[in-house]
Amino acid sequence: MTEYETGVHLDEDENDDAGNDDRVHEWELGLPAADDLTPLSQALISPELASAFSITPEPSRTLLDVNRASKSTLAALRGNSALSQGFSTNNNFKSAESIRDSMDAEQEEPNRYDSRKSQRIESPEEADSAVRADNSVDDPSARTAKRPRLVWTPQLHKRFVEVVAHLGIKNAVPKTIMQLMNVEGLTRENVASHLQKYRLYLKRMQGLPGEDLSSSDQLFASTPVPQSLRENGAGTHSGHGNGHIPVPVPMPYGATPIMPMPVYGMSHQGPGGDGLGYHGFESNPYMVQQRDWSGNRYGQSVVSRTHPAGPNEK
DNA sequence: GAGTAAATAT
DNA sequence: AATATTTACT
Repeated sequence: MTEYETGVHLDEDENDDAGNDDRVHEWELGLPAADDLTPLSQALISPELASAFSITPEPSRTLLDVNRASKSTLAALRGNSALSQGFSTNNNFKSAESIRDSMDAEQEEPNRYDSRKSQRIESPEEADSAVRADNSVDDPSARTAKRPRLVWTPQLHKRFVEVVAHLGIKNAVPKTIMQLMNVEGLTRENVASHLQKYRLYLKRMQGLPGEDLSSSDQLFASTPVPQSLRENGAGTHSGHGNGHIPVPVPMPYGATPIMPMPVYGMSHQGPGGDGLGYHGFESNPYMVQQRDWSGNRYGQSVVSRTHPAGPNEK
């Protein structure tokens, strides 16, 4: 019958659909002029601002990067599972699902930590985009579908530790932790499992503090155990001294703006590859480069699935 | 349902 | 072997 819209036209090599040309053209008219766009070379925020908020600057992208990116995106959209994570460090391409904020991939040396004493008060920095193992494209309908394996990156773990430290070992229970971490896609089970391991680590650590860090958990070693966690037994975490931990605390009023960080990235695809690429992108091309600095509160992650029913939030 | 420990799974 | 998920139990 009639052709229906898929929402996205991948490209028009052979345009036998003459009727679509008009529409494409019409669509193009809606695009911003080149002059209206922020040049790639121009940073979105000033260096002062960046340093003030401990924002690690994005690596500068060249036009080449962009082309590569769009190429990969197109490939992904048409179901070519050819691409996967085997690339270099920076190609995190979000679909409409998590396009609002992009985190930077990091590839740093183990010793990147400041040698300064005192506690490092880090602002809400970017966390990571952990990569799961399967399903390059997840359809929103299948919420019950098994989630790919979560990988706890150092950043994610750090967030975890911060939250646990803030709560105190007493109140640090999976559900609360999950909520405070405010990580999109993170489930209570994920947290529970990790918490279990972490407790084991803590316990084992109190007995033999100075054990060789080689064989033991690299992950846990990456983030120092806050002192507030070392206390045994009960004990409300009495005052943090002056240590202000920049962790989203359930306080009603303004606090450190921390935004939810998505956990899932892209990945390879299973054998039964269905080339189901939906894109669902909106008309406003400007928003893609707009970071969500808005007052996102901690209550819920901004899951932008088709239906606002996130995995968490109860 | 939630928290935890133990058993599986990858 | 390590680490994440699932199951079992409270």
